[in-house]
Amino acid sequence: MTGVKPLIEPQERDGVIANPCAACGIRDLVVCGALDSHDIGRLNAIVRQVHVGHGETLFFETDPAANLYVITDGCMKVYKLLADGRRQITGFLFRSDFLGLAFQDRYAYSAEAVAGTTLCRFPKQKLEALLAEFPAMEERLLKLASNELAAAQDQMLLLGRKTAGEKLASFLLTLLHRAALKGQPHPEISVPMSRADIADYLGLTIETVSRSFTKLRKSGFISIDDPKRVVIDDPDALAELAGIDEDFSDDLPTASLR
Amino acid sequence: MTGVKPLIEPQERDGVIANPCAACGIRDLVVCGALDSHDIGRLNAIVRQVHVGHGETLFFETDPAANLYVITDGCMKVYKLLADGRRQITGFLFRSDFLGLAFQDRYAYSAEAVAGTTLCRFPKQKLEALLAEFPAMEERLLKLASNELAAAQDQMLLLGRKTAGEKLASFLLTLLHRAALKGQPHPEISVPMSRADIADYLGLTIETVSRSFTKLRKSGFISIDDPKRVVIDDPDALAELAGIDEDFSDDLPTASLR
DNA sequence: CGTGAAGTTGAGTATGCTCAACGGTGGTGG
DNA sequence: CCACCACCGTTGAGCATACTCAACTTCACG
Repeated sequence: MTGVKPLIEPQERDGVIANPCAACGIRDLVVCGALDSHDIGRLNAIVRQVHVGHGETLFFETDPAANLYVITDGCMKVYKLLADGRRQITGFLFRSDFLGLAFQDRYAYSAEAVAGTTLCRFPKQKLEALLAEFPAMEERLLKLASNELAAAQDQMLLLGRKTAGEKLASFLLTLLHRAALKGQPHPEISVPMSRADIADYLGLTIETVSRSFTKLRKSGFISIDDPKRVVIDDPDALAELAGIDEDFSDDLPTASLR
Repeated sequence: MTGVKPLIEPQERDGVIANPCAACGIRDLVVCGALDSHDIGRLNAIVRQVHVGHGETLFFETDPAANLYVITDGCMKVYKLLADGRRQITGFLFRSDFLGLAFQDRYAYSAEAVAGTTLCRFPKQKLEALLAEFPAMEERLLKLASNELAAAQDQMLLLGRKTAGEKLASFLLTLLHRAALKGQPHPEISVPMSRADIADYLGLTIETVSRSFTKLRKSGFISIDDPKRVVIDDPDALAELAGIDEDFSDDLPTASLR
């Protein structure tokens, strides 16, 4: 549906930076944090910064898995398709999330930008060489992957066993949780994805998502002016509805939204 | 629902073996394969073999994640529960599968034996020390985890977007695929889990699973005498129904059933 | 100011769920 | 040895949740 993407090249954006990785604001959050200030240059040598515009595709499910990415800003969705076009979004990814992990030779899913997104691109082969050299990075990656796995299991519980209302409540709480982790002001959350995307993420139709939003609103749990901004008025009621499975208490490095 | 399990101790079962890991038949398939015959003794020093009987629980979702397990024989199910008892089985695990990967301090799911199951138990702390010492093991684990992740995404597609018939067809094909990988005679597959387990795995009710079996049978795709043994008469038709998403062509080290 | 995309709402429908009954099988105990 | 019972799986009838189809509003963008 969406075409090829323009790749904006690395340093050229805001002038040449000597060692961008060293200055990276999210470095502690991801694989990069496993390297100290001395070794970080090695990573720096293989990264390129890329940009995908709203609605553009970073890679398709069938593409050779040539790169691993870390999001520095924006929002991506990853999804799988059935032959007749039915779509399941398996995750929304934000700043500091990684994507493209595939130790098969092809990606297991397609990746498309929900909003303009900037990513660090690591060539798979070169990164694997670095992983072999710096086991601390590999360990970090394993932990991240294991968090992803836990999040995937939460999502299976949601898809297989929750009602429409419970699904939407869980989704909003996860968004709230993630926003909180990143230090955003509480009550209002940004919902950058369309109702269609939410539907394909929750295993529902657009209409059911819309109706569920309305129901939550009429129950006084949330308020909506702009569909892309939702105010969480009653997080406790929402948690009750969601089934309280959202690990809403502890401050894990949740790989939540996938 | 199920109580505590009896742990049958290691070598005592068939006499003392000097170095069981070295002689292990599935060693190549799992993390253990990353160590050569010299280093395998290190693993051997921390393993214990445990056994869980049919219907017994190995660990619960809330337990501290003290161990990682590899199945040497049998079948386990792992599941998550909602407060009101609704259950989602997130995977069935067989010989050579691992479970208990959780780099949080608690398991993300409960694990119960579908049939009598024997496992190798690795204490998490000791294993992590070994992982640090032998990066090849960590690499192996990362690849396995990344395969799990791909399988989890397949399952999300199934749960969110497939119909009852498609779900069951996909499930049977995955069982067939796994049996084929382990060199079992083709047409008839073993289905050790109950209809209730299948329902909780596919996000359906028992009745719908049963009706879907009947429909597949009446369509001539499968034959059933014993509910625990299913003959796949028309794998192609089944694949067509399933959506042909099952990576049924290539011989990946599929971490399929979860 | 026209057009199209996105979201909401309504009416009717269908897929899968609930409730219920029944048959087969395996384990237990009289 | 066989009667009994519990469990599992199957089938039927009715129902509800979420889907389909459709109309309408709003808003962004020419």
